[in-house]
Amino acid sequence: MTNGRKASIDAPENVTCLSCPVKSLCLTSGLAPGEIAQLGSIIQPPVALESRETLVTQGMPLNSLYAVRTGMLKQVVTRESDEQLITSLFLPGEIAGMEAIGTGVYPGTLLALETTFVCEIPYEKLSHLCGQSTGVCQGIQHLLSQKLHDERLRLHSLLNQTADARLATFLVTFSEHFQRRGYSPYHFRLPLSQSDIGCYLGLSQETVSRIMMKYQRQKLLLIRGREFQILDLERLKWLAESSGRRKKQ
Amino acid sequence: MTNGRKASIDAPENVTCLSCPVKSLCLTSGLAPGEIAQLGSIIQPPVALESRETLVTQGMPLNSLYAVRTGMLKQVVTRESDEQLITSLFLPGEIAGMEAIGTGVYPGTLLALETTFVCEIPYEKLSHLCGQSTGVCQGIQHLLSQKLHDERLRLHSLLNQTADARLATFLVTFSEHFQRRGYSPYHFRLPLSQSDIGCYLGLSQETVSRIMMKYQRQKLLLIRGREFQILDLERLKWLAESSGRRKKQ
DNA sequence: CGACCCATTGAGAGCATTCAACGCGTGTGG
DNA sequence: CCACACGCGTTGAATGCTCTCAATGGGTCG
Repeated sequence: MTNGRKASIDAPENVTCLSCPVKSLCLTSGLAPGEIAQLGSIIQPPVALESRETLVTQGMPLNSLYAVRTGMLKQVVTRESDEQLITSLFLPGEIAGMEAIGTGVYPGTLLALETTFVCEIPYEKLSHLCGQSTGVCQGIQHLLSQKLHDERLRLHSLLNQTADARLATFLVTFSEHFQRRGYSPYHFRLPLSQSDIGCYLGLSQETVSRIMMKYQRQKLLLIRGREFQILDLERLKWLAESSGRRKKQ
Repeated sequence: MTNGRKASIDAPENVTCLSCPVKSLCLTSGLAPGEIAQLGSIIQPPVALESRETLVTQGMPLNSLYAVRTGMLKQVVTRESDEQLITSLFLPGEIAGMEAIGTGVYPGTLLALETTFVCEIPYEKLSHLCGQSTGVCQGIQHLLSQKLHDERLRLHSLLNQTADARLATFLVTFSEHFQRRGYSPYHFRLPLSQSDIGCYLGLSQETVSRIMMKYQRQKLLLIRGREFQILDLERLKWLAESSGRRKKQ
């Protein structure tokens, strides 16, 4: 399961957590310098994944977590009944593989949606570090707890929103994520097919297409291939909020 | 925030984690006896909540987690827009309040659906214990990770299932939960109104009613008030699996 | 007895799905 | 070089599921 690739980017010794552009979103957030150094000593330097390359395979025993540095990962869970679920997407600064901690087995396959650099975090060592550094221990718990609650909210927004609102929410969320990472909130790349988006949002691919078209006709968006340009973020946010389906006034 | 009630059930000294009927599902699962004793020293004896009594209020700072001993809790998240979401239900052996770890604030209100006994776990002390016992630390991480993945799967099953399948899944899940807790999987009490169930499953109350009626007509179920009797669990499981809405063969 | 919550049931409307056809670009093999 | 398959996206038509609105009745609590 350990991918044997060692394609570290140039100047590996410069590439520490301290110089990482997305460190504020990662585990290191809020740690004392000493603790960051400890973490840095177990986190591997970034490794490149090509587009479509798989990082871990569903069912394999937990070996490492992976911090995304650039690019994007998706987690695909295949069910008995052959259905494919895209249960989550990982952007720079996020840590993939944490769903495996509970059972010790990766519950889904992680694969790169575009060229992606990830930092491997051997779980064994991280777990050991937990016993020494309360900061690290709490950092992991905070991340997990936060994700859990986010997921609960996401569930309900998806359940109660129309397809229009789901797409709008999806786009706004990405816009905000990119903004938080220092990129433009108005222009970004989503290396996902319409099928992927549909799968992630619980919609059919055709519906995704229709709504994307509609939004483009309404001058809210401009899509060329996988490049998304948001022309009217305010209105998109408004759509995300207000075109829900909620009853009871 | 700490509810001043001290209505411990009789013989408090007998009421330790060791004698707890649902300990195998709780944090204590898989810990060494010494670690259980440590945990036991910080976990408060069970306290009774009346039906509809609130345990913690949304927005208050995290103070304690709560292990459910008997009864049931629901977590209600109220959004800006006044909508009420039931984001989760807690059965005996489950630990409520963990969503608050990430932000330090309870993201929702916890309240009892029926008479419920909970064991308070002061988070401050638990967090301190984490630094001393790797078992406790890992136990929390495992629980959180497990819940996170469960929630991701739940999201997708809700998104891709018809209302019929959602209800069937809901009932089967509860049946299994009760079975795992030593109760009958065929006959149990769900202290939820149809509105609550609808809210939890993303359905309208009327739809819940119609499907419940249909299932009773088909002799799958028998409902009297809040008492549920499952007459054909196999077929219910089959419905949960197969009446999805999935495309692509 | 009236207020209120909860559940049942009917009718109509709307949204999203499925099925289907088509176009476009890419890569592959004849 | 061309034919073809294939993935991806667009678009139309029809079906059907679930929602909303509305009316009704039973139960409980004051």
